[in-house]
Amino acid sequence: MISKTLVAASTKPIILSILISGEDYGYQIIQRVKDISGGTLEWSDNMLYPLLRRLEKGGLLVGRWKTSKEGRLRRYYRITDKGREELESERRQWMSVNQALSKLWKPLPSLE
Amino acid sequence: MISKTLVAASTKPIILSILISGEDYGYQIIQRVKDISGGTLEWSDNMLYPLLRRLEKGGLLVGRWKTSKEGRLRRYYRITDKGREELESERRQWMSVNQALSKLWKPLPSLE
DNA sequence: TGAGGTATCTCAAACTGTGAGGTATAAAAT
DNA sequence: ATTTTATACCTCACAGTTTGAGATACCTCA
Repeated sequence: MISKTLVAASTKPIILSILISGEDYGYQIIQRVKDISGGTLEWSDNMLYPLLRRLEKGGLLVGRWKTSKEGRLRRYYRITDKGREELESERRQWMSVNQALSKLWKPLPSLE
Repeated sequence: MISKTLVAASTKPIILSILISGEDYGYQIIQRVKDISGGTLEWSDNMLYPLLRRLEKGGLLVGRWKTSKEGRLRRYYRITDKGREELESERRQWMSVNQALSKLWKPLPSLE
């Protein structure tokens, strides 16, 4: 179980990173995150859908309704240039904090 | 400048990690964080003081008023056993998310 | 017919940093 | 002597975000 604040901090960079590889839709993104994390990160849909809308509204993503071959209507998102810039910024920030934490954790005994 | 959500996610583990080294007080913690991060992380006091109180209320820290040699009254905090356990948990969570992000940021398909 | 997976959405409640403001002491600069 | 800067703590309204609950609808398999 990942804490609320850590989820809030990591959703945006993770979504943008996933969409770098290409267009994707909400439900599938949840699956990908679960796969990539080995099951550790389990996102809720009620967190993700409003977030995708917010990112779209902010110009980081663009979404479009598309019916798949199976006949399902889905909302596919792709990343914009602005989204790419934001990802770079998010990445820089994350690495800054991670570096600080790494320094603090270096003298601590490692986990089994 | 670090985003609000990332600040929210990292404050608790950073504070607990700093207090592993020994007792400390709010104002000094802000300085230490700035030093450790090379100036990248600049915490505001209006964020930290209520947080320290919350952590104390949650049993992760204990605080006590003490007058220093210079005659200044300060509130010193030390970590509890419960705080140590929480730090371990926070650390595990952070590393999970960091690993997921690392995968997304440094894809090495040939090694997977 | 029923169960489970797919796929999206909305809403109030709870939590937390930001920006603004306040109080007080002591050293350094003007 | 006065002002600024640094130290050291506190509170408040505001905005943003996940959570938990609930809703809708379609498809597949038994």
